Amino acid sequence: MDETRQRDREGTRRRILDAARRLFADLGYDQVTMRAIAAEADANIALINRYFGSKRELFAEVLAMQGRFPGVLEGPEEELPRRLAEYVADRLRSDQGSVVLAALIRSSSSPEIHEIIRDRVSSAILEPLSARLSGPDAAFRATVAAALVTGTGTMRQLYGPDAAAAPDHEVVVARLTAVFEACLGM
Amino acid sequence: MDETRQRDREGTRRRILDAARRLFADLGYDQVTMRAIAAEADANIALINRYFGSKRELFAEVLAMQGRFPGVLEGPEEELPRRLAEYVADRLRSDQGSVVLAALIRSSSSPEIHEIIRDRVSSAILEPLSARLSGPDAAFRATVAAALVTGTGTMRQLYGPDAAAAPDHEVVVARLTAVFEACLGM
DNA sequence: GAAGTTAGTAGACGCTTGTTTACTCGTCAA
DNA sequence: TTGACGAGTAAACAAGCGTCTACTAACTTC
Repeated sequence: MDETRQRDREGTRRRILDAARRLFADLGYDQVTMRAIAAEADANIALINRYFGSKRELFAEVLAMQGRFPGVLEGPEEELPRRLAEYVADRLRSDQGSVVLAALIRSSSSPEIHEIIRDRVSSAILEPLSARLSGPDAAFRATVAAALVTGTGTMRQLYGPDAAAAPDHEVVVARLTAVFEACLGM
Repeated sequence: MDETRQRDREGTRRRILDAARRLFADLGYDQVTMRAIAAEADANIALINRYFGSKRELFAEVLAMQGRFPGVLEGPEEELPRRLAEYVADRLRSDQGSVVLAALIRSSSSPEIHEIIRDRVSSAILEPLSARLSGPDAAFRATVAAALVTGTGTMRQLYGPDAAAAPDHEVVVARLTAVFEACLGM
């Protein structure tokens, strides 16, 4: 009756990492238990700490696994507001965006990972974004734009996909583009 | 050695409520323990549930205690962006703003109080704000503005009072005013 | 002054958490 | 075939959580 489990260190490690990425993004750091990760990965709970050391270190590795702010930051500066607006508008409907952002929004109140999240937000969002901006106060303008991104995520988390009940997708994008222009423009 | 504790039902109730308000605003719902509230209020832990029923109901009463979005929403519509900008700019430096907002930002990932927070954000922020807006899509525009407010709170929580390292207070207010105008304007 | 009400207290309850230990057993080199 | 290595497992660990019960003692009422 009991299945013969295959021995696959790298495979198991990857299953745990994937399960943790999904759960952390969906629920936030301290709503996710080690047992939930183990169940989602179909692995024994003791293997998590064997391969990653601790829950905290697993979370750090999940964040480190993710790339930079996906694609949005490439391209000329004058198109940045539009791309950010489309990114946010898409995120408002389907919740399948950056894990860094999702984890940030849902985990920023857990003090034990505060430093991990802060460093990751800096290196993945704020620094590349402000590096793309010309003019004075680039860091501040990038922070305001980042606040808008995280804030829409929070509202989306509170109210679900229909958070901002706007009739038309294009209206949403146009409005958000104007807002990001006000954030980022000189 | 043991002090004779005076019997003061209403006073004790108020001490617990005040302590809970401070701690929830500072740390968020599930970082605050019943024992921490009892210690901060200098009261016995069993009295919390005697007077409020449960931690969840205490949190709800803390939110209900708070008034509406403080003062910002009064006055003519065309001055709204400026007042919101000044409110946010002040909040970015000293963290003594609305408890509703602070608790929201730090507690929105706790599913057991999700509904409480959502209802409170609707009645205290979104509804009065969108009621002040003329033109189409008032609810959506109010949501975007609310996202900016909560997002700056999140960034502030991550990076502390020096989150947005802007040289001048007036620069910050001017920038935020423009952003809120883009959010709220027709 | 006696009796009753009730604010306040101490401590335990059951449960969940992250973490660790002791063990089983599949795999592969000698 | 035998031995060692190590992936995988089950169970327990201590600590912390929200909640609840049994009790003490201060106040009110008659």
